Amino acid sequence: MKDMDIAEVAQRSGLPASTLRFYEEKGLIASIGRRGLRRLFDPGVLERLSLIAPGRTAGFTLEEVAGMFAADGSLRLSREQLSAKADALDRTIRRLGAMRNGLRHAATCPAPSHMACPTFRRMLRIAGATQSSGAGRMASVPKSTKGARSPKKAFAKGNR
Amino acid sequence: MKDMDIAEVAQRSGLPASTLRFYEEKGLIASIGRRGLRRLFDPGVLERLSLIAPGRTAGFTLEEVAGMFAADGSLRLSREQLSAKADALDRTIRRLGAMRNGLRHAATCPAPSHMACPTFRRMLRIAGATQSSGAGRMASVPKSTKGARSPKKAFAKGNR
DNA sequence: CTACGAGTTCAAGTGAAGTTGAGGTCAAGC
DNA sequence: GCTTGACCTCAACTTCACTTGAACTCGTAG
Repeated sequence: MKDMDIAEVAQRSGLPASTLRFYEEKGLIASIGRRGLRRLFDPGVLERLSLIAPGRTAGFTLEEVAGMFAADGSLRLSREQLSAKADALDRTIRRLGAMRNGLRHAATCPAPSHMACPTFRRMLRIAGATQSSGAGRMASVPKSTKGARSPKKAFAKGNR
Repeated sequence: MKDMDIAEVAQRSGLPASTLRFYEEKGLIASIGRRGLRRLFDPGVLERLSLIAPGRTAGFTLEEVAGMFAADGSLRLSREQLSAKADALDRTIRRLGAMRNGLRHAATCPAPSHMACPTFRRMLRIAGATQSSGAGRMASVPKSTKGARSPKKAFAKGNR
């Protein structure tokens, strides 16, 4: 397989070209050269890209993910780091599991209100224990998945 | 128990006053009145606050959480909504479980590089299947307790 | 040669969830 | 009567992960 241009990488990875450029800027991927202006990517970039989403799912920022790659492109993660991440993930899983059970229960619970149900309340207690090391967002359902965007709106304020 | 001022709510809920004001602005909580300038809160606000963090953990935005409260402050969630959320949570849990296993394995795997390990690669395949309902950030290592993202997945097209 | 389309740069915008800061108000204490 | 400290408002700033837009450059087709 030979070098790919950005469109091909986009197509194979499912990521928009803008994201690929952004990732390159952030040091997450690198183009192997240029043909004219155009970036050329080694097919290996696909493997690298395949590591980024999971990294994010596991709770790393892009910057952290970038730090996991060694200069040669290999993954640079110690056993301790892997274990620590697995442990963190495990705690999250347990918490989410308790929530799922609570929700499941509430869906069939005869209590007059959810708050009147001890199971539901127990779930809240567990879910609320989001303090120590794994508070977080699980990206909500993509409801308005990029449908109509407002064309342009005057000026905006606060930003850099 | 009588009305509480913002400092007391902050203290009991563990949330900074700025967050409580922000939540009020967003319609997530309401103060029961004022004494002079100062907000007075009903103790019931604590219960309400106790629902917000779990809601976010379960993948709702603040706006969505706000929509779950009925006018009287009770929870307004249908069985279907609860079940759907439980299902979504379940999918997320499974995905995270696979990742945890992959990480756990990689931590003890004798393969020369993580990418050379089939178990690790399998984990990536699963973790990467982050499209429909639960892609997300799980707040990374507690560098500073803040920040949460909600990525908007650009739908993948010609992936293969 | 000109047009086209796909690529490029760089700056600015977006949205979520808050935080921070300046300047203002008020009740209580000295 | 003045200061203090807790609270107030409102706007601006922050972080993260991208996206969008304008203006530009190529290589290729006609």
